Amino acid sequence: MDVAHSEVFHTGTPVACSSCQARHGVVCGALSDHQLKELGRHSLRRKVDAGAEIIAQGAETSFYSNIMRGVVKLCKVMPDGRQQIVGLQFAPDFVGRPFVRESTLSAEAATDAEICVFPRNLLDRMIAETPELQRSLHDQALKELDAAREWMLTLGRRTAEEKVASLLHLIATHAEPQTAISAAFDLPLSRAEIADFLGLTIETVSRQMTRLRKRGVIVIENSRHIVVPDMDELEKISA
Amino acid sequence: MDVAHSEVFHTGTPVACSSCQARHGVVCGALSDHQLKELGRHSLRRKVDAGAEIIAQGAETSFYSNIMRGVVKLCKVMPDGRQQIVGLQFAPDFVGRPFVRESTLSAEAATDAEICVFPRNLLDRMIAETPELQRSLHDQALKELDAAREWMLTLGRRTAEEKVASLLHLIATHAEPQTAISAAFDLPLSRAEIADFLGLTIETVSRQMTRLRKRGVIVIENSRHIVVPDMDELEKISA
DNA sequence: CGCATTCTTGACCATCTTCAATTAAAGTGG
DNA sequence: CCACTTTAATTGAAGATGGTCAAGAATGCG
Repeated sequence: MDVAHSEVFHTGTPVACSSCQARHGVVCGALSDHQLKELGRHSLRRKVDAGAEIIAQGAETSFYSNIMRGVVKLCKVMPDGRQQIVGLQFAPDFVGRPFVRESTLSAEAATDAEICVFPRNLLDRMIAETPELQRSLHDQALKELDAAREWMLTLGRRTAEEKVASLLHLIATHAEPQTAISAAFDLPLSRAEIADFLGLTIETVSRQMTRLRKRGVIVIENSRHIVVPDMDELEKISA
Repeated sequence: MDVAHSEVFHTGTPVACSSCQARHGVVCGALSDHQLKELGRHSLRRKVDAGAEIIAQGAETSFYSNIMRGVVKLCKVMPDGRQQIVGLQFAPDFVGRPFVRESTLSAEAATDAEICVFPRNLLDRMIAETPELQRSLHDQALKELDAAREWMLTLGRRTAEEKVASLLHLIATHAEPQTAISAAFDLPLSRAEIADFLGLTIETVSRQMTRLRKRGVIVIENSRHIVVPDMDELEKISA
């Protein structure tokens, strides 16, 4: 057991799968009762404070996790410090990159979060033994690929205003999955993180937020809590 | 057999797998002799002119293909016409989006190309029956995901000069895989396509190319043929 | 050879960034 | 609980990067 691995495992608590939110998620939903029990024996729940790193860019991946609660951001940083968030993951998503020793990005808790951590070796073995699980993870990978490409369109071709509106729309639809006319939600990201997701600066994000507020598209109850009276309007602005 | 499907199949020629470039590629490399023969019976080789669409955004996906020769670009377009290239694929890559009826992007030949086309139903069945194949496609999906996220960093956080240098570097390393000091290659993309890949305009791409030329980083033999005397220099500029 | 398309170049302009100052919010310790 | 510090967010002014518009050069094709 290597350092990063044991570090994680010593700070968690035993796992109870039966009442788990991710019981029917990407990983656990594809396992037999027997496998679930085995995975459970080697897994631990762990609380992660907002901002804490789950896996570092360039680090060896000795474990995978399921998100139980909270939001996780996937980041890439350049040697000179420029940073780009390349994905957001929500419960009960799987976090990890199978088939590769070294992580090409870092995963960080954006909000306080809870994750269920399990050793890489064990899951890799189960993937090899369980076509159902392989298929399930393949499916999540393809969905993430679709999302990444959708975001490439946002990064490359949308204006600052459209970018901010797109992000608010993305988060709103994740927070309130029911297709309501209006939405109210907490932003899981700071202005700086939003900027890193949109390829903008903090100042531009802030200015676009106040522009949307002045136009009546959003209400900023406080910097983290947003109300969208008319989701269609927001979607129209995202283009 | 639906329209798009038959359209494709009527314009191809029978397949000979034994001497095929993709014989050990993502799809065919994972098949048994028996399966390969069956897939071969239902596949056809097809020539695709540069610019021709292989699959349209929003269209029903009734077939998949392997790239035998040439470069394929994956595009997303917005209702107002803004366009973003979200991926490049080279031989012997697999083109298609398993598990989903409708394509969220279009695939277009960037250069004259040759593809090997096979019906979706058949490959879907083989995927379900062949863990090896599932694994192989899963692996390609994860590699494309890595590439997409790497490109998100380029789109979001690099300057125009760095973007152009990054693209030249990407294409150079694909054209001349041996890690040489210098490289010479044909661009598979027009200036307009480069702009759509980098989230820039044609003019900015052109200006950055001449800047790189004046600095001696590249030699533009003609607008499509580029020589890079010092790849390290180019990589340094891509940041 | 002539027309059409692609690429390059220039001048001007808009958007977004940078730098700087101010306000608001969130911790901290007495 | 409240001053005090620290951090996050907003706002303003000036500047730079990249976009737009327009003209000209190069290339390719019938």
